[in-house]
Amino acid sequence: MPNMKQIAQMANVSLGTVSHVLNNSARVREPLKRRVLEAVESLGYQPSQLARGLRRDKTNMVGMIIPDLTNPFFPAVVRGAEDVAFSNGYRLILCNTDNDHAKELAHLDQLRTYLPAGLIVIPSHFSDLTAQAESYRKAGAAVICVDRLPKYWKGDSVTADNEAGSYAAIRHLLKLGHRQFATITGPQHLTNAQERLAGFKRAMQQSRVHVNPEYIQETTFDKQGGYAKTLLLLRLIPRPTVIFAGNDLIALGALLAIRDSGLQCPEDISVMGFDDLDLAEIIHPTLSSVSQPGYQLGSTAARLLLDRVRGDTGPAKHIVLGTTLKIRHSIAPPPRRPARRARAKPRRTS
Amino acid sequence: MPNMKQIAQMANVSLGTVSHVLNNSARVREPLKRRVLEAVESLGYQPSQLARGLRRDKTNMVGMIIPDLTNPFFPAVVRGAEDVAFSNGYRLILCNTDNDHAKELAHLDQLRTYLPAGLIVIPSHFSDLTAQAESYRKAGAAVICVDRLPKYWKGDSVTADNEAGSYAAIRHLLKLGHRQFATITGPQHLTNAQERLAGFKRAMQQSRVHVNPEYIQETTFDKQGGYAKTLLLLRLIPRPTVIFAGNDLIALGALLAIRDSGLQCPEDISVMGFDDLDLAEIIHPTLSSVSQPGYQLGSTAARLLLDRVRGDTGPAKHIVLGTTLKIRHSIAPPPRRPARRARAKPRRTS
DNA sequence: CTTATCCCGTGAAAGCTTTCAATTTGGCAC
DNA sequence: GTGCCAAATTGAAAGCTTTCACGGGATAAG
Repeated sequence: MPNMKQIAQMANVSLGTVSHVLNNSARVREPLKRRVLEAVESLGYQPSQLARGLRRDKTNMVGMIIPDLTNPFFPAVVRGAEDVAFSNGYRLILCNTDNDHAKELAHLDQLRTYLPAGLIVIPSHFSDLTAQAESYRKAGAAVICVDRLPKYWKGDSVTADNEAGSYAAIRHLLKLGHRQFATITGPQHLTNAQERLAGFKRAMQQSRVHVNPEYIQETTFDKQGGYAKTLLLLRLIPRPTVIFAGNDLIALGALLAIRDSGLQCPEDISVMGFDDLDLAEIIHPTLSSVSQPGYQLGSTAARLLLDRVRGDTGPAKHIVLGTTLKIRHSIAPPPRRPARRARAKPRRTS
Repeated sequence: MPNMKQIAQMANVSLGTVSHVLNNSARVREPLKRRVLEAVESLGYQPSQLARGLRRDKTNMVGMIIPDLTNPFFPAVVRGAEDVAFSNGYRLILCNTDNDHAKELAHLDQLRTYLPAGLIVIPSHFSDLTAQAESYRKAGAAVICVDRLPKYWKGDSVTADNEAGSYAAIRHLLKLGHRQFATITGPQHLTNAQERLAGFKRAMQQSRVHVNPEYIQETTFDKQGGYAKTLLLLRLIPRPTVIFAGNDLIALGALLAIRDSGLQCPEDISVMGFDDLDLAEIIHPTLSSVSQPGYQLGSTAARLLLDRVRGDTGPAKHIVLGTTLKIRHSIAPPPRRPARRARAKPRRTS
């Protein structure tokens, strides 16, 4: 691979001049500039990102730390970030934490030695990035949190308006006539799960609908959790006429549990999800859900990061993106009369 | 951030010794070694990956080039690669090509300046990596192709046994009594789509079942393609009793088209997919599919790459991973009597 | 014509590590 | 005590770029 020295020789200029031409870091007279550019062209020269990074104390790499790529919500976020990064000459280093705080720390620790321009992080469970983020910031690297925030997080963030999304969803259900609400929330140490529950509660209070604590269940953000908690909720008397799930995976589990209990969705009970994953349109019945802009979450975070890299040193920004309510077949008005009973012994989901 | 010089001073040894201790590149007597390690510990020193890469002419980064992360098959592959890479101290740089050959070339071109240890590539449409791969190999970087291969690809590869997977699936359908077969293949310039069709044809020939050309349709690997081609196939006389889809997204489109045509799957017509995505268990009816080990595809590729990096210079390896047939509710024996007609005017899918 | 100014361009240092040749150390045999 | 060999350690160069201080030439002002 050709290097700057060869370009300099070929163009008959000094190393410094080549650098200046390439980076526009100083005025260079036209003829010299042309000679340099021609040499670059003819040798197919590309500057070594390593040497440049070493010298500048900063590369054009961005660390992207997420819980688990195979969780269907995250690929869109990563994709959004990658698109913006790439079109600005930056590259993404992808790291999965499996929601394991220790693994997250390991990534954070090791990524530093690559001198990334910044980090885009979807925090793990019980994440505490404050100290690490501070050290990155000192090194001139931006840290942006996405989707959910660590406790006490004061830095830049890009999230969806979870509270408002929930609120809108519940309002819609109220309008349909529902009064017996249940919700299965995600882990309450995650801010997005908290906010979704907060929106639910606000709508309830505003409408003066009382919800007993046992109608509010907490679980992990997955199908299994949704399935188990739904079985539990279906046994309550009076049975809820609608289940608001903390995300679509929980909703999926709820649908399976409802089916396995011999009940019908939406005739006997409605289900509302959150995220609007692809699966929402695929399952039967199609799932109503609060649509969250995954791709924009990622692309916005990348843009914010680039702003920081380019020198924006303003106070921490908290960008909140809107959600949309997608109404599909999993919701209907509540059943008129005391509905049929669930089968006593649900068979297990496959 | 501390550097080697500071370690050397603190431990009262030379730079070279520190390096030797850290890399085990020469015998160092115990007391010195201990002093170095202590200094490293107390200062929290981590070697600069940039400087190391610059000097060694090779980093521990691996470029991972895929068509599109939001296609549900790919995240598992990436995850497999990342896990193996990470646990060996390597990091993944993720690049999406959108199946655009030009974008692929751009990535290939630019990634080189990071001196990656190697590349794991799921080639784009009409990819031709030969020249680029050669140049990477010259620079000591391995290039592994995954899932599908560019034309004339002679280098390392990790693929699923698409041919055998198809063959097994068709054999199963034959045993159920099907004789009127149709298939909707992926783009025939992609080797995986070719192989799946080849397995289909081999099973047909072996059983002396003739398939008219109009029962073999080609389309893109997505829902829309599957939907459109299925509508077409459903109008043929005699109507096929089973559709073998080139992948699960095509199968999904097929199921929608069947439903929209007023037919029942599997009573009127069976559907078999390929990939065994999550959606196969979610949709109604649950989709029978040839299960392909996405995660293993990625992890195996990463392992092969690491072998190469560590000096394995043997001839090109072609690793082929087995598939499993997953039987679910979308297939049944063919209907006994001339089945009911499809509705003339299917309504559009949502 | 001289001096001050400004614009361009240059050369060298710095950034951090690895590696190779060279030097020092230690041990052993005589 | 001397000599020699192997082993351990060192110092410096190299890898490629950016950046900074400086010098040369031209232009404008006096």
